[in-house]
Amino acid sequence: MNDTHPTADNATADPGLRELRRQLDTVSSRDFGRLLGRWRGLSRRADEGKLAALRADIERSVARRRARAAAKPPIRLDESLPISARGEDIVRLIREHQVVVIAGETGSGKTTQLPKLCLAAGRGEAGMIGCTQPRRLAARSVARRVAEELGTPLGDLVGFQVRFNDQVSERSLVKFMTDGILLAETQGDPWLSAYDTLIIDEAHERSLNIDFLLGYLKRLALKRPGLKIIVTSATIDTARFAEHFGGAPVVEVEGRAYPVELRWRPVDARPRDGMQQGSAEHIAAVLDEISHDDPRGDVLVFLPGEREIRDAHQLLSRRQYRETEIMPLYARLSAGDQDRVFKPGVKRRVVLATNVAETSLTVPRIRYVIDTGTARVKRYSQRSQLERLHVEPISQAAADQRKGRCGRVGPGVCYRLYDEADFSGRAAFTDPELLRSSLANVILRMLALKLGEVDEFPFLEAPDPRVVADGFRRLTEISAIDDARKLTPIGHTLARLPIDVQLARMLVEGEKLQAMRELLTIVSFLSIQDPRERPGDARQQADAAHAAFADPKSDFVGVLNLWRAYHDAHEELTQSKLRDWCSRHFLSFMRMREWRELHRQLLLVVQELGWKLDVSSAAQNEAQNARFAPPPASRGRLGGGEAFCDVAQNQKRTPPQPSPASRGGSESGAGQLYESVHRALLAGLPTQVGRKDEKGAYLGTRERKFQMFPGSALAKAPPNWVFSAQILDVGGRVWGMMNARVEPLWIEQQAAHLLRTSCRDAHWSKKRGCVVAYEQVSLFGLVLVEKRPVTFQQQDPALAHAIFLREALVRGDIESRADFVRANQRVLEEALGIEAKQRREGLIRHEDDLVSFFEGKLPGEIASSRALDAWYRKARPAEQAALRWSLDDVLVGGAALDAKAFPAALDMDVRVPRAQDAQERPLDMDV
DNA sequence: AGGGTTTTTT
Repeated sequence: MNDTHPTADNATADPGLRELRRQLDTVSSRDFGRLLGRWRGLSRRADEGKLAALRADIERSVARRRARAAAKPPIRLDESLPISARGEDIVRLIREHQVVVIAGETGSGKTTQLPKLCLAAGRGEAGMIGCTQPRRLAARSVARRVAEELGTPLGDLVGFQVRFNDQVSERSLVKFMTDGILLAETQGDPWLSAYDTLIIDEAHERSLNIDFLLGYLKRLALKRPGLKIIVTSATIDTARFAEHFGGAPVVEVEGRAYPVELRWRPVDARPRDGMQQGSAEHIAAVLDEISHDDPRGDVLVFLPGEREIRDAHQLLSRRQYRETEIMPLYARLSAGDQDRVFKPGVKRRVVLATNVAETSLTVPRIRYVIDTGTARVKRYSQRSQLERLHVEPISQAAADQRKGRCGRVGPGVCYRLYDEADFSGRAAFTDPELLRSSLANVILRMLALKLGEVDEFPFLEAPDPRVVADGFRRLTEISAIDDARKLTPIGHTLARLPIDVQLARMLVEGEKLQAMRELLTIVSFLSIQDPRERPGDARQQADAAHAAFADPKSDFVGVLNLWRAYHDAHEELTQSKLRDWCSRHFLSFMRMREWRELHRQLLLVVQELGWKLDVSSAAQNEAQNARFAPPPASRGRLGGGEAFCDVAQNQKRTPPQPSPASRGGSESGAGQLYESVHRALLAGLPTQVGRKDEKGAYLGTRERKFQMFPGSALAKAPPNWVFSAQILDVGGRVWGMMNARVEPLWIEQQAAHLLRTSCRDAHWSKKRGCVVAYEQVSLFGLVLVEKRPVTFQQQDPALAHAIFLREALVRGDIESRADFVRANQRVLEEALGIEAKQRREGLIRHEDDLVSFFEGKLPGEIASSRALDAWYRKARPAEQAALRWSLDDVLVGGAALDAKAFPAALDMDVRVPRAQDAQERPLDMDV
């Protein structure tokens, strides 16, 4: 059975063609689409030669599929696992339905046995059985186990693929992978044609990847009737998955867990003054109770984070429980310390853990769970456009998952440090990640895959339209999409880079600014988990070790320093020496390797894109040797004075680009490189900037306030202007985590498309010979430039001309070669003399009248001395003469000879726009 | 003056 496209059954009269169409249903899924296309073409227009070729290709594909079927090993289920009892039902349901939901707790055996049941149901022949896992470690270890059970070497009939590691062969019937890999494959093969069956495991975790995949698969299922989909989940919320796929059957398989007794232990049940619910004291009190009943059973305590773990660790250690080890467990813990948890000794153990122990890691031998009922949860706040990391009460589902962690070796007891009413008031399920995240990445991927309107995509739960709009806005901010919300060339490039869009955007800019090498290093660092370790008993040593690489101006330069040192160590040292090197510098060996591998992966993509690392190999050598110089204190316009020459360029709203000076070599080369690197960073996160206020806090865009994170190398001497790669609200305090000193000019240049500019105080400048104004430039409320002189001509030519007439020509405040200007002033002086002699005020005409004298006598675009001179030189004598004042022109009637000639005109209020108007009315120019 | 949950990607 294979995919049959709805429009494919236009029956042809030709029996040969019809027979060939039937055969198409028995080809390999990978070839089906292409072969069907060729068949369609031939059924429209016959061609004997092509028909023969198609027949041959179809036969080859059918043969490949037969070979796969023949290679199937005998299938034996592990009868000790609960799922095996339901094997026949499951096989039948897979045969009869396109989508099946399997609900089973840990220990049910679903992950390892389901692929085998699929094989038994005839799957894996047309294409592979693809099994996804949320974590790389799980994908690999489950693959190993299933390969073993099927008696095949790993990578042969059973393979796996995770990032950096691909062990799948042509012969593979079953492929384990992370859900991220499957999602990534949609880009190269939208039909996912390598598979005839997909198993999405642990769907209840509802990660971004899983939610996106489930939406994608819902649509794909309609287009590929031959594709089978199995969704597995813990026994929670299975109805939602079944409903999502139009009423798929649900099979419930019991787990193999032991019963767990629940005991509620809120603070008020054990009155003690000042004891906070879930605090270290509270935990200690419950641990006392456990120890009293059973001093031997291992205990797993769930806490929200490292700090709480540290506090509890201190308090519990002081209490000196008999024959007991207290040990922390969290993701940032060094590999060695984590390993200790998995090798229990003779002593009783109390493991203080974060959420890692909820899903990612399984702590062995646990008999008791103490659940504080809280966790730190990351949420993207669309309103403040900020990531928040706050302690929140966990959902009922998460609490039950924690409870289950003590029922694996025998009956367990779970102590909840809250009461039942609290529990029943909680959310049933943890919010899916999709509803807690910025959607820029999801939307970019949807655009790249041409999935149509975001609000029509069949998500299990649709995201808030405001968050969708925010995602689009973020993509606009980095120029990934245009006004029509279509991908720009930049956007297409971002979609090809397997990292966060904003980080990918930095790479794109790094290429443009010729700082690819540095950006690859920084961006890959920002994509991995921080490799720096800070063990509780050696925090100062660790800080000192890390400080060796730090740069006082930029944490990113610090990253480059670290990379260089690590790179050298990697070249010179053996594997085990490198391990030593890492631990000496308090660096996680694994994560450093991850960094290197991601760097290499990005390097390959970048080479595919045809990007060059450097301008030339010469520049490359110099750049490598160049030390990073601090940004120059003042450059160009920032220095004032000669700055003015840049102004004209600024009018076009394209701030000056950096000089094309080579990046390497000289001192200025290093400064140039610093600038290029940080401007590239700004391009990815153009709004993550701030200016220091009097109190040392930073004022950022959108009225956002943040503080320099104390762990940043810049914390000792915070610069005036800062770029921060991550601004995080941690329990109400907002920190800029990784920072660098930048120039406001760089921000202006990289955020040119987001700026708001207003012009004020337009006036004539004799010195510069043109009309100027003061420009204020701001980025979402953050003023980047307070008061910068700019030529006013382009802003408002008519107003500039009017100001020119009044302030330059009428007042004579201009240096010009045009002789009429000085002549006019002499006339004016003469008139003033007459006024003085007659001792009468108001003999001289109102300035407005003098201005209107000039109106229409010279071209309206003239607003500078240069323009005036150029025109005047070529003007006809009559035109020149018309600009000269006589006493009549300057004096009120009666004072001059022919009073009758213009009586009334004198009193008329001829108004022209006046300079003050410009002062009163700033010109808003949205860009 | 002062410190962070977890996972994943062509």
